[in-house]
Amino acid sequence: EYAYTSLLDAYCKAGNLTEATKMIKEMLQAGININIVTYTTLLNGLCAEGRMREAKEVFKVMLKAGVAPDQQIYTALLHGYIKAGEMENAIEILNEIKEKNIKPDLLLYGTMVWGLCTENKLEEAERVINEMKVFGLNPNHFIYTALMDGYFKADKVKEAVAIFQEMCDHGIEISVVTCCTLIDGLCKKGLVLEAANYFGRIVDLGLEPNIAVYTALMDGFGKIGCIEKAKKLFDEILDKGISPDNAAYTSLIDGYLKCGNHKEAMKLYNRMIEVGLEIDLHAYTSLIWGFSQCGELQQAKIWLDEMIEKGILPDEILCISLLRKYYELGSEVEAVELQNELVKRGLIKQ
RNA sequence: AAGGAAAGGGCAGUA
Repeated sequence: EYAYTSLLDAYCKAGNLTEATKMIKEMLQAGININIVTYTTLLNGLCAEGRMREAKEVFKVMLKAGVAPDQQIYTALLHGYIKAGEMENAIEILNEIKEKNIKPDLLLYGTMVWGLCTENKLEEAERVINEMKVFGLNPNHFIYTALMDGYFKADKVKEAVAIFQEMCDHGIEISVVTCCTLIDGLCKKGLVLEAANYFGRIVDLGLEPNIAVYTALMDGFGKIGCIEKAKKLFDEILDKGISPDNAAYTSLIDGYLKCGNHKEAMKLYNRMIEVGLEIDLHAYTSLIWGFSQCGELQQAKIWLDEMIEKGILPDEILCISLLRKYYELGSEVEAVELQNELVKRGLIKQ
């Protein structure tokens, strides 16, 4: 029974929900008890994929089976709703928790704080943190990091940095995610040199920067036009034997395209193909947007067709940007042709 | 060792 749930969890974490649901059926047929751990595992897997209707269905089935929900399954469900942006449902879950008199634990509080931060409700987040302190629960690095991220994204740099300082002063653990949040936050506000300074101090904390940390800083340099610095970081990633992922490649590609160097961007694209990365929506969008900005309309159009063929649909913003470039630089005939095509495919409105 | 929380990549027009 433990072994079944372990395997189920492995499938869910790998995003293989098809196998996971197959397993559940097997378990039922084999007469294996489905307990709250099994339900939570499956529900969490569905939430991770954004399949909230099905997640809620699992929850209802569990209630019908007479199993009482605990903090863990509520945390998973709440997190799923917040991630999916279904705030009304998230609030409903919170009310349900209150009605049932379930005392939130550290992770449930953490999810609440994170949700409020993603909604820019920082005062409320602070209030929740105070509440948990009253109940004798001390916020951990997950919670501080979520709060710091919230302050950065709300343009409150001073407050965000103060949170980091508070973490240091209070001996709260600093994780790689914390560092990434700090570095990304500073970069996004144009404080790239400060970010680079913190980056240099990561190893002093006994941490190894991962691909996300590198990408955050690399992106920062790219955005302020220091493409050589960005490239240097990229080479450092390779030297360390870390494999750059889609985000890392896309960030550097975007950096090159923003300074008009579509040749280097193309080299990176080729490299992505070579190492077997799937060009995803973000990558296509950066490439098409950047190449059209560089006046490379033919190549942009090739990628546009390619992504549509793969079933990766460009959003309206990208289509309109490309179209405008066609009208600006290309022939009128081609532009009209593209416009008709995009309308026909339902990618832009008439 | 059966389940739950934090971080990084693209943005036209319009106001």
